[in-house]
Amino acid sequence: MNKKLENLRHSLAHLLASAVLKIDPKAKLGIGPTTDDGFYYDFLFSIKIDETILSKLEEIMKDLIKKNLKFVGKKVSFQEAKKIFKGQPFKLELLDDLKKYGTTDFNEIQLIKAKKKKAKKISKVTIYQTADFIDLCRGGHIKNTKEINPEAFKLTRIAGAYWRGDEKRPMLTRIYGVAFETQKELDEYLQKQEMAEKYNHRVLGEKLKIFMISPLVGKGLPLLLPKGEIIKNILVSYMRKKEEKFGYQYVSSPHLALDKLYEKSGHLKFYENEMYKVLDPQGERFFLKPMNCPHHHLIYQELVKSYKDLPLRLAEAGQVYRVEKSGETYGLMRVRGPITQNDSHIYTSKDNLEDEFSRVLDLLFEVYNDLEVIKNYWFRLSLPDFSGKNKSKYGGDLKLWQWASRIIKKICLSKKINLVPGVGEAAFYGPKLDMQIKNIYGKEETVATIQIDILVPKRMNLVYLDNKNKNQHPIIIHRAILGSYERFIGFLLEATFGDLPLWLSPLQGIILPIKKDHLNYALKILNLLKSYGFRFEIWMNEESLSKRILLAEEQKIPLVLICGDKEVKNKTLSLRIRKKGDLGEKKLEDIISLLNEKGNPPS
RNA sequence: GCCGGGAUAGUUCAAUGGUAGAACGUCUUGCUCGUAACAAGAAGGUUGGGGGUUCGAUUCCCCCUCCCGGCUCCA
Repeated sequence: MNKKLENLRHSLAHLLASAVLKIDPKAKLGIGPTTDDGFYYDFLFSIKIDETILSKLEEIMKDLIKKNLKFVGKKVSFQEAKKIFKGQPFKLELLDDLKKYGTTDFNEIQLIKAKKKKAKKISKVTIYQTADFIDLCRGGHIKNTKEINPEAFKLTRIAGAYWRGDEKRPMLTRIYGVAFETQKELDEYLQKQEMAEKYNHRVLGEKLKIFMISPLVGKGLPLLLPKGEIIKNILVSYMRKKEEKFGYQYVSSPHLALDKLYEKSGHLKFYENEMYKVLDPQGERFFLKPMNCPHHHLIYQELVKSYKDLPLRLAEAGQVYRVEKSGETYGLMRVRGPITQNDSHIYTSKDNLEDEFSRVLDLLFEVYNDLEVIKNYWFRLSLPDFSGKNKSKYGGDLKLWQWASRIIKKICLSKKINLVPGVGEAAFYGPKLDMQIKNIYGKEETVATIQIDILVPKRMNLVYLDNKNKNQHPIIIHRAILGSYERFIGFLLEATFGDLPLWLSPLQGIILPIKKDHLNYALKILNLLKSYGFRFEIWMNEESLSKRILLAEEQKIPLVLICGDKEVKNKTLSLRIRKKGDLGEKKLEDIISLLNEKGNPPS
């Protein structure tokens, strides 16, 4: 975001707060930062509000803008500031933090508390005034409201948000707005949102009969319909073939395991409340497996004795279950289970880690190259935050962490991969490289992950004998190239607006006999195509040809093969390709060669 | 879980303090069709569930369930 736009959005946040105080003078103000597409401001209202307040606030903000108000910054002492913000408890809390720590940033404050960082001494704070409204603010504003185009912003929604993101603190009401420099940009943004409403994977999933969710099964527990299962199956076997080519061995592990396993692996300590318990009538306590790692580690112990057995690359389309709060499930993206992971654990010596990590990236690029439709991804280097509120999460010694992070950085440098750092995003056992994309709403999601584990081998006592007959712990790479298959279907649907590539289409095409007389010919074609393994159906119902074509369009079916008198006589088919339209009569061989080229999974 | 908004036919949506209507879909019948909607007819609703106010509630109020947008979390 450029500075000008940032200043514009930040200034709008001030105007929003100012407008809120005009409607509810007793409202308490939280903070009002900018976002990727606009801004928000958190309030504790003294009156009951609903969505109708948005248009009222917009009107007031527009009036303020038209008054050509100046944004005036000023430095004041803490004493003065406290007087100004009397009656605004959240602002006073921020002032206290500024005085004590020189910052309001939660993570930084934790650092200072842990004495990892020195507090900045500041004697004065900046405040910004616009007409009669004053806000505590480090700055970054336009000079005058006349720089704002009143038609290029919009208040979009009301939501709850905890003060400072802490669920133990009061919940404030957050008002979101979007803002741009021009009205055209705003219109484009709103249009994009409309598209997202229409083409998000839940809507497409229902329309194209990919999956369903039943309240009787439960929230976050989607059922794949026949078409969804076909897509999943294609992806699973495609990945298996690729992975076997890269030297992986597939295994299979049960959905339950005894509590002892997770005690030993260390997961129980951190994630007990995020695992489903299963109680055996005989008194044993199981958990539905929330990850495949410990199971694979046991297989390692069975198979590996010496350095000569390394690397061991175990893979599994393992199905896991994770506790999600009821309000947090989302279509196929965020589920309780089954999450069918494209999971693998690579056990390697320290010396070979770089090599193995690099091979995982080769596989990743090969796969996403084949997939074509998932573009615009970037990589995040997820590092620990040894000073933040979760610092106790990260185990092992610092030097190993640094060593592992260095290896990721080095490989990425050699492969010309740009890294965006993500401090505090690491796993408890090591740093990771995450591949990120934006979903259709523009929200960031992790689609693939490659993680280095420097901790669990020691904890689970995984060993091998090196060439000096000495016991060593291996390093583990945990990796998921497609993440979870179910979620990946969601990403695919959104990335393609439902028009999946031919090889991933559950129904690749339909055959339309014009009259009943042509059904026999259609059946012959169908059997032929099926013998090649392609997925076709005959649609011979009472509907007119145009109607059947319309239905095929609605279902986003890639190929339509039409046969009437002409085609039967010439032993041809009329081909219609989605988005290309009628291509006229084609020889059967041409259609089969088209399918051979694009209708099979890339190998 | 928390904050806000919702729930009307299978679907998308309309209407109303006096007991509900359209389109598409479904079914039946007729039509044998050449590249994005063949015609006619019929069925289909305890207006999410429960309670309250009222002569009367689908409409107003309360509780519950579920859905949506956020917050939080995501090994």
